[in-house]
Amino acid sequence: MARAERSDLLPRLAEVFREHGYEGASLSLISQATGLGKGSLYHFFPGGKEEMAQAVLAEIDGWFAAQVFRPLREANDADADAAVAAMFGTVAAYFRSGRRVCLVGALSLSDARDRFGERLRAYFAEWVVALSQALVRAGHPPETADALAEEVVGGIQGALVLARALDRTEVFERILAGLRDRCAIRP
Amino acid sequence: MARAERSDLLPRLAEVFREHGYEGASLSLISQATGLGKGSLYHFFPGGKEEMAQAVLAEIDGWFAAQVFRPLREANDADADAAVAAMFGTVAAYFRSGRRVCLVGALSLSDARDRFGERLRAYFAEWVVALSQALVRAGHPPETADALAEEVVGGIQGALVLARALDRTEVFERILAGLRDRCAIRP
DNA sequence: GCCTTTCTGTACCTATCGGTCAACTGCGGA
DNA sequence: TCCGCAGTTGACCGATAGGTACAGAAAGGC
Repeated sequence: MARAERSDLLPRLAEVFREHGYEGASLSLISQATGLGKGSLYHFFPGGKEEMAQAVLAEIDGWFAAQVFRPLREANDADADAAVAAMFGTVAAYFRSGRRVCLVGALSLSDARDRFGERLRAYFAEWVVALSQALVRAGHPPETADALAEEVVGGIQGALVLARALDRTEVFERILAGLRDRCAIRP
Repeated sequence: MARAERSDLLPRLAEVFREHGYEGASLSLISQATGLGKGSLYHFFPGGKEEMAQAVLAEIDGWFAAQVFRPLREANDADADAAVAAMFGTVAAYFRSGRRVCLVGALSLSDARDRFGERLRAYFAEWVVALSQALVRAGHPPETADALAEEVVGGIQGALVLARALDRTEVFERILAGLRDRCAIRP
């Protein structure tokens, strides 16, 4: 690989962590996936594996903030329901219809949770808040919006678990469709 | 520890795998948690870590078969809705209101999924089928029961992810309460 | 052309990994 | 009493883990 940029590395790093988890992502796997020797990796990430994972989580967070959370927050009353509906499309594409693991969710279940606790917490918390506010703007009763938002965000994570365990992507699609329906305002 | 029995070991083994994942559950951790040296462990599980994990998964499967799947299957039309409601209580107790990870779900997200694929698949498939049938017997339309069952089983897994990431057990309780409501037959 | 900074590959470090093994302990039956 | 064997221990194995050191290659300013 020609001179690498730290930002070019992050997607490949992310994929290694997604596929092997934090413990399982050995430096030799990372080295192989990025085409960089340890020397280069430690040049970009002096803090080693932990700093790599932190950088990956930060990038994921940034992506979701821009592509998912912000559209939800910025939607006005007129198009909030459209923004919520769009979220399901964005998320389904991001997770490749359930073939791709959510790194944040996977880390939350692993013992790396303690290491990255605040990051994981913030990601889900921000998602739930942004969705809940959009739901209210779309016409949902404020007193049930929080619970519905939690149910949806959790439901997406569960759909990933189930679709991956059953090895059936249509399960992911079907659950997301159900969640989308429950977010729609019935006349 | 006095002479150990293989069956006494399984709960301790399960807890180690739950807390550290398959990769993270090193033999030294397992040795510490069980109070047994490596020799003893290999006496009971000649296949090593993989056989330990398989045995743990088999026991979990057996527990769910007896405590969750069978009650759902054996309920007749009159008490199917009660059996479904009871399932939520059993599950909430088992997962300690979200404080305890679902090993099957966690492994499904990790790269150990390939190693235990069939076991993980079978666990969730059996759960979904048993719940779906009970829902039909409770009065749900057969054409939507499968989807609802998938949504519930996935929702439980997602509730575990979310509650653990947010470190708030009430999120788990609230999501389960919501799922229970959606399983209830409305008059 | 140089010289400095940035990047890269690799040899090497210690610790730990999963797993093996021979020796030992203690009990139950002949 | 002594044998056989299930159960146990901890030293040991090669492999690999994460991380460090350092020498050299490529780029950029001058």
